[in-house]
Amino acid sequence: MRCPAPFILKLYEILEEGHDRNRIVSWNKEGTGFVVWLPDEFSELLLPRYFKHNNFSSFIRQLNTYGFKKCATNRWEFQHCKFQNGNRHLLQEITRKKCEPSVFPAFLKASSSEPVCGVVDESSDLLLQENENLRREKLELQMQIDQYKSLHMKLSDSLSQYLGNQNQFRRTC
Amino acid sequence: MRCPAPFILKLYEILEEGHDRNRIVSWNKEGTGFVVWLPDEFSELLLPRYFKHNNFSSFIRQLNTYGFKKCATNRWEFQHCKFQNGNRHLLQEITRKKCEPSVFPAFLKASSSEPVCGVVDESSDLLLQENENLRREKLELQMQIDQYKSLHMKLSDSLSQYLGNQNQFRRTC
Amino acid sequence: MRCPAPFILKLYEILEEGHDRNRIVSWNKEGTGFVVWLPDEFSELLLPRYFKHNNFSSFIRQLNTYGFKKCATNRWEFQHCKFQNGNRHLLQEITRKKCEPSVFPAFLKASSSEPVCGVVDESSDLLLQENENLRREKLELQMQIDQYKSLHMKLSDSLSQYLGNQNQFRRTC
DNA sequence: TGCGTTCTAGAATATTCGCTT
DNA sequence: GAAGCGAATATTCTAGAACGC
Repeated sequence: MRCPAPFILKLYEILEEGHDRNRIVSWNKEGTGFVVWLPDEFSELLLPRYFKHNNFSSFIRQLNTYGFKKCATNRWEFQHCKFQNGNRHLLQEITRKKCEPSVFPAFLKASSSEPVCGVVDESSDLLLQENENLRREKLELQMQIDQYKSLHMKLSDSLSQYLGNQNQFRRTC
Repeated sequence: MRCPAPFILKLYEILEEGHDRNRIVSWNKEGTGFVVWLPDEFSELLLPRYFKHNNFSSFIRQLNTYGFKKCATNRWEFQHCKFQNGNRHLLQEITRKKCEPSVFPAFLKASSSEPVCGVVDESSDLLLQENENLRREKLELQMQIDQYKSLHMKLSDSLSQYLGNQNQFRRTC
Repeated sequence: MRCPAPFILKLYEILEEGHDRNRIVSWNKEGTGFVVWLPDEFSELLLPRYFKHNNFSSFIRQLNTYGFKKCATNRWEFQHCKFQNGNRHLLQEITRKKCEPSVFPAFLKASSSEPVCGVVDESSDLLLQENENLRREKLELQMQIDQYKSLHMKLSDSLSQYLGNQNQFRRTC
C-alpha cells in the first residue's frame, strides 16, 4: 500500500495543524489517541474544511469503519494502535474493516432461502456447521476480551480521577 | 396497553411546551412530524431536562427504536404515523420494535439434527482435523482470558483496600 | 417502493424550479429528457445546492447509475424512459442498476459457473479458506490478549511507583 | 422484565477515480 | 469534454448488542 487512506490522512492533518484549535480537538497527552473536546465547534468549523459534511455522527462512523475505538466514557476520545502522534508512517497500516461476510453467512442465507437446491452433500454440510460454530465461539471470545478491555478503561479512568491529573495511568496503547 | 411509552410521552411533552423553545424544536407545518432546528441547543438544554444524557445520537437511537423515520435530507425532521400534533391518544400505539430471531439460527438448528453420514472424503477429513485443532486452540485462548480476568480482580481488590473506603473501584471496575 | 431515489427526486426538482435557470438546464421540447445547456454554470451554481459536490462528472456517473442515456452528440442531453416532464409518479420506477452483489457471495459466484459435481469441490475449497480465516483471526485474538496483558503490567508498574513501596501490586497482580 | 444509554456495525446511496470500449 | 462501467471510499440512516437500572 502506498499512502494512507484519505480519511486517515485528513484526520492526522487536523491534529497536526494544532495551535489555537487544540481547544477543539487535540492529541491526548501520550500521543496515543485524540480527543474531540468541543464536538459542536468541531462539527461546524473543522469537519466542513476536510470533508463533505458537518455531521459528527458521520465522522464517528468513519472512525469505527477504520477500527478506532472510543476509550473514555466521559470524553470523545478515540484510539487506534497505528494512530500515534509523530508516527505518520504507521498511518498506511490503518485500513477499512473488511465487511467480508466470510463467504459463510452469505452461503447459509442463500441456502436457507433455497433449501431445495441441495448442492452440498451432508458431510460438507456438517463441516459448514462446525465452522460456523467455531466462528461464533470466537466471537464470544472477542466479546470477552472487549469487555475486559472496557474494565481496564474504567479502572484507569477512576484512577486518573482519584489521583488527580497525574495521568500516568492513562492507557498508553 | 395502558399508557404511552415513557420516551414517547416525553417527546410529546417537549413539543407541547412550545412557546419560545419552538426555535429549537417544533412540530412541522402539518403536525405530522417534528423538526429539531438547533441540534446543539436541543442537546445541551432540552435533553438533560427530560433524559439522563445530552447526546443527540442517543436521542436518535431512541427515535429509531420506536420506528420514527428521518424524512428530510437537510433537516433533523422525523415522522411516525402515530405521532401527530393534537392526537395524544395515538401515542400508545407507538411501541418498540421487536427483534425478530432471524431465519439464520433456525437453519442451523435444522441442520444440526442430522446424523453423521459416515462417507467422508479425504479433504473433508482434513477439514475435520483442522476444525478440531481450531477448537482446542480456542480453549487455550479462553484459559488465558480467564486467568487474566482473575488478575484484574486482584488488582481492583488491592486498590480498594489501599485507597480505603473510596470504593469507587469496586463499584466501577 | 415508497418514494423515488433521492438523486432522482433532486434531479426532477432542479428541472421543476425552472424559470430563469432554464438557460442552464431544462426539459427538452417533448419533455422526454433534459438538457444541460451550460455545464459550467450547472456545476458551479446548481450542483452544490442539491449535492455534496460540484463535479459534472460525478453528476454524469449518477445518471448512468440510474440508467440514463446520453441521446445527443452535440448537447448534454439525457433520457430515461421513466423520466418525463409532468409524470412525477413514474420516478419511483427509476432504480439503481447493480442489484445483488452482496446477496450473491463467492460461493454462489463459484457454483453458478460449475456443474453440480464441481460445486462440492468448490465448497470444500471454500471451507479450506474458511478454516484459514479462523486460524488467522484466532491469531489476532492472541495478539489482543498479549497486548492487553502488557497494558495490565504497565498499569501495575505505575501504581507501585506512585503508591510507594507498598509493593502489593507487583506481588499480587 | 422492559426500557434507556452507549458504542459499533449493516446497508443503501453518493462521490471519486480509473479503466475499457 | 466520448461514454459507460467497476470498484473503493464517503455519507447517511437504521439496527445490533451489551449493559445498567
